[in-house]
Amino acid sequence: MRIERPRGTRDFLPEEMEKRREVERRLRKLAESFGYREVSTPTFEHSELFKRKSGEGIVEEMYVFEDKSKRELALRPELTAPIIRMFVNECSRMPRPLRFYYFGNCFRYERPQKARYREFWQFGVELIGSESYLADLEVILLAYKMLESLEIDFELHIGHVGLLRNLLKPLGEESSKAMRLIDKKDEEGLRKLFSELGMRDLEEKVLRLTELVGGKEVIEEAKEIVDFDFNHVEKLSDLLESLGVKHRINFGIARGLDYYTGVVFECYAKGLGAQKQICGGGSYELAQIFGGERTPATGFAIGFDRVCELFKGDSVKKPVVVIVNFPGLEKNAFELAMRLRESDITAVVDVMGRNLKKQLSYANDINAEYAVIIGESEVKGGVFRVKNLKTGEQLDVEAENITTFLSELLKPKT
RNA sequence: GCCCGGAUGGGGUAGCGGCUAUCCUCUGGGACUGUGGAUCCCAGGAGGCGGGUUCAAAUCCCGCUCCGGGCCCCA
Repeated sequence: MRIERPRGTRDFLPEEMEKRREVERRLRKLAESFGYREVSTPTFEHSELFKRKSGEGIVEEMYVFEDKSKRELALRPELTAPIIRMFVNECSRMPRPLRFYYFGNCFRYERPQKARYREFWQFGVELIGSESYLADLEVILLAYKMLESLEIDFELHIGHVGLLRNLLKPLGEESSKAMRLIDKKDEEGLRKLFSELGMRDLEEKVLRLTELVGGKEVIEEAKEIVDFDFNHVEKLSDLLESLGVKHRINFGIARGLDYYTGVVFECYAKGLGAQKQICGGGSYELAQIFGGERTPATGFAIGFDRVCELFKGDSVKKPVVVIVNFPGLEKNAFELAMRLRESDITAVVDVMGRNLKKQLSYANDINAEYAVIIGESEVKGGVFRVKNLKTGEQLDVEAENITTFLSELLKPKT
């Protein structure tokens, strides 16, 4: 019996890997242009770290295991908690604000389906230390620019969990249950909950509020429903608009995790079926949960795999030069290859002991641009024969000029 | 955890109780001892696993595993 790949995991072949690297490159470039610096945390943590902050939802689907010393560990289901843990443990004295970005794999034991896997990648940022609307602005702007740079067709929705929390205050203990129902858009469940609690008047308000989706006028409507300071959201929305960031106000966004405190946002894309959410984030307070000082932060995570599926651009493939390798002249072939590689040319030498015909055939199969033939006559004459595999043309080039010659030919056309 | 649909060489398939399991592609070699993509020849390679029914199972039945899609949840 062959050993299969575990369920919900994937192998990435070169073609796909090149595309993923291209997406990664673009995201990194943008994060760094905003002054964010990469951080990395362990693949597994004490399961306590995730249990403490995120309620049953995520905990049920965690990969938890015991190590040989009976420590209870978990493969990370997300990256925000580890990063805030790292911040509390070793960065709390660094100058504020801190700008971190990360790219890493996460694990959740869920039923796999389109654009959902048990091992998946998140690319995200955390801006730690500011609770200004400007922090929300920066982070949302960055998320927007990232998705834009991948030429993805998406919609940005911005909400605020504060006003829902305010409204739900009378529910006391039950309010987080209500938040979850709102997040699920479970109207029936909500009605049931409210009638059980005998709060029909509140029910109407909540339902009206969560249905508010649209432009700025939505804020005015919300003001009539709930007593709340909308200044933060208004300033944020205005500034985003003036910077050309198209968005909709959506007070129905509740987000599954209950550590969010203020502005929350999500991005939805077309073409992924049920998994249309490609980015989610907002402002939160986690530091004190992990034993640090109360510190506001805001961040988001992009569903890297989902975004890769939507990315239609091409990765830039490096051209390949094949060095034809003859028996007895292996030294010459490998020497030439080394010279080309030093000049940043990808050079491939036959290692199958094949004849010339087969080597050219292979060169064709791997889509090489050029073949360099150095046989006995070439070595004697100090001239290498360069064959263009696309056109079939051949040229004899002086051995010492070969690197510059090929570099010139392979220069990317701009 | 629930619902639907699947699983035949590396990839794509045909057969749907009975010959040595079909065809395409692929991989390696050769025709062709130094010039690729074409052609021809040779070689390689398969019914997910376990059980049942039957004289006989890839084919029918059951269970499991895995894959795809949906619910839930999320990225």
